[in-house]
Amino acid sequence: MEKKLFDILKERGYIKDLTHEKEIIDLINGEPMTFYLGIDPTADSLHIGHFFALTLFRWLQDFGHHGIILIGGATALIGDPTGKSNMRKMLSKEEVAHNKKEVKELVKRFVKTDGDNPAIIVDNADWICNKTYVDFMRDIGVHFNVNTMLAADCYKKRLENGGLTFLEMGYMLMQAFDFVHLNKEYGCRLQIGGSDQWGNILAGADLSRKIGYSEGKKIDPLFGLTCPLLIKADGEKMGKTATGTLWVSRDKTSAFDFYQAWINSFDEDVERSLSFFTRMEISAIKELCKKDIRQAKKILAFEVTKLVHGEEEALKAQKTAEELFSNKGVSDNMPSIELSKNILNINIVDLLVESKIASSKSEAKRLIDQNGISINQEKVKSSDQIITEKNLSGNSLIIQKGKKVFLKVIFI
RNA sequence: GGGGAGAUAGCGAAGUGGCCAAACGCGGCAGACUGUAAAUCUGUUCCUUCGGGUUCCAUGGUUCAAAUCCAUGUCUCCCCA
Repeated sequence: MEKKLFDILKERGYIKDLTHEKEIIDLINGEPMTFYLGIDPTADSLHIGHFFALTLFRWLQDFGHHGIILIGGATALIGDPTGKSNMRKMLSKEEVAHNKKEVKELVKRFVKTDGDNPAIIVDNADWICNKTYVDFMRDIGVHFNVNTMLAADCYKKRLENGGLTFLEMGYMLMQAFDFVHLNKEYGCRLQIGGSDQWGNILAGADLSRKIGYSEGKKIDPLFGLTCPLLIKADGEKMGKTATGTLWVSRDKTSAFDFYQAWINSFDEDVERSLSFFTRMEISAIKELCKKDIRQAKKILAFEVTKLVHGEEEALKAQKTAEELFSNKGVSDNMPSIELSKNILNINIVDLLVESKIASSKSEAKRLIDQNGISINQEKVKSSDQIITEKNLSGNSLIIQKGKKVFLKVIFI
């Protein structure tokens, strides 16, 4: 007999908290229902946390449930204070509009938006922005008790760190209203999200119940489900590469960097990552990790890169990585930069700065002093070295910084 | 509105006239060891034409000399209303 969806999700570690355990299990295992996931377009790309939530979305979708992706065009203008120690910078309307577009495109890559059972993409600006302040306060605000809100765990950090503006307090009301709205319009019963969204999700479920009560109607309760936050074995949030944030976007993080980030996972994290980001059987994952952790990392890196950047790019990244690390430190597809031929006869220190390997000359010298720089596999011994045509093979040379950063400099 | 405390490097935090480019911890980077992992140990962490230059919220001032003293401003926190 086939496994029930809920058991699969549970087994793979997707479930952190549930508002109503029994009902949700029945809902998820039962007939197709409608659920939603909210994403605030606060940046013009998705980070790994969004990506993770989207994989859960996809599971539900693949089992026949109808998904709604809510792009928080309105909520992004406010900013979610949850878990933040400081108020974040307010985004301009133009920024949000731009981000919305980008995020929408990305989302389409990971969830089905056409064919059978396509996901619907909506924007909460459509129903929040045209509501007047007084109406919003009278309809929604009346149901929120500030005392309760302040006691909530998700605001604690902010309160300890000096307080919360009225603007941000409104955030929770808006998200709660979203849930109620989607319930009314689409019959949406379940909201999914990261565990940091627990408070906001609960607020939505509560709001629905309170509105129903005040209108004297009996309303089916709304449910919430959260997945755990992606935390690495050292307790840090997942999502860093050698060069910055691990963005799930082709132009912001290259396929190679993306692949490398997964290869460099902690051993302890590989099993969980595989269960989240691939569809391998749990038993197979366990066995693989036990038997050959490095092979497991390779599979992980390849599969996830394939998902985000496509198979071709993933293959390239894998090949590049193997060539770079396993033997020669050279590869056709390695990260590269083009510089003018005219700068040849350049001092090594300047070259490092020009190629952005080092951010200042001081840093470049430091790296050389510490034996951290190689040119074409040879350690650079002196910061006086001059790079001339003789150092090139063809029209390029390869700089290595530390163990993991490779850059091919092409002179044109 | 009244009273109090404070603003120092990516972060936390010392320093209250010269010995301060600024202790210490975290984080980052590099080296050794490894498996492109972790742990551990070592070095390093403003810029530089290597002469020096520019820093301790901002602007002025005092002084031979200011992160440190004074004035004004900006911001933050705490207590009271």
